[in-house]
Amino acid sequence: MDDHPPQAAFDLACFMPYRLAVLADDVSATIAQVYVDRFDLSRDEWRVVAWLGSRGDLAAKAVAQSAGLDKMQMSRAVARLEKKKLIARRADAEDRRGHILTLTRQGRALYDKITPLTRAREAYLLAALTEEEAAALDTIIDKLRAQALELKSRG
Amino acid sequence: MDDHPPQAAFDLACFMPYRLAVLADDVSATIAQVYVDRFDLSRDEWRVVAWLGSRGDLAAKAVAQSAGLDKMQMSRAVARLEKKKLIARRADAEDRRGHILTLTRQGRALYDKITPLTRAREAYLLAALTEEEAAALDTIIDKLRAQALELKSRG
DNA sequence: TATTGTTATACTCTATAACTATA
DNA sequence: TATAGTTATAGAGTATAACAATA
Repeated sequence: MDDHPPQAAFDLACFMPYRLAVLADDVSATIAQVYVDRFDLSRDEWRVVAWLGSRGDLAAKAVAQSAGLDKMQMSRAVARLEKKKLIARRADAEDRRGHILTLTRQGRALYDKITPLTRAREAYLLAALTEEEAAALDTIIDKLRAQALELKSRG
Repeated sequence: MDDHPPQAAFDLACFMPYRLAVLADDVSATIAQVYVDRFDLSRDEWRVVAWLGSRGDLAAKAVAQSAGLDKMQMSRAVARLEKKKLIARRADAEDRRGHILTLTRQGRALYDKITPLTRAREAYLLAALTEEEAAALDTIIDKLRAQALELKSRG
């Protein structure tokens, strides 16, 4: 007979990494409703558009690093965005292996339509928190992320 | 000429949903290093083992709901875990459409090996925070998640 | 030799739906 | 009719590596 004792009382529902993953999924879904459902961009495509929109023309490699995309994800997002005529690329004069990416007029217009909507959603989400909690969240994210990167790199 | 003005100054690096997604990815990766790299379980498989380990024998449907898996993810995770002889299932006497899942001795042994390691990692991550911040994080997660679910359901 | 970027391939996930057996 | 679970299938995403062009 097995009476499966709850010996350690380990419970996913109270496990911070699990809670954080579930939260991030739900929060991301609210933002993805904007760029996926209304504007037909994938997450990777939206990240590329967002970085170009806020920072101006950038080398493909720089965008990939900022947006957390590997070179294949980047290559495919760029190909799709080019086909949709949302970005253009030109050779990088300083390193002819690379490309400089620019938003086209259409890409810029799309960025200008999307950002106010995502911002409004962020504001709505943050309205659930007190000012102190919102400020604490910023600090907490930075601290936890640094610790996670440190732990991850150690294996 | 385009001087791509940072008109709106929208910046992913300061966008809470993006910051949260990146954080959750990095935190999840530190936990996945344990169950994927060392014990060859997928995320879904690990969630099923974790719920059975902490709560004992459960109906497949109950596990799916708790673990946030849909019926197909659940069906596949169960099939893989059964093939690995980590869980067993028997007919549910009360509803013969369903199954009751149990950890095998091997499954229980695996659970007992994994949980202390994931707990230790969680503790290490939380050690980056003050006690107040750790407590605030719990509240913040609950509040933000409720708000996100509300927003998501409205579209 | 190393790096940027593309292509190929296989594998995994996801989403949808059809299907079964029970209820 | 509705539910638990399986199977089928197509599309998307992921990982690995081979490859071309440039450094």
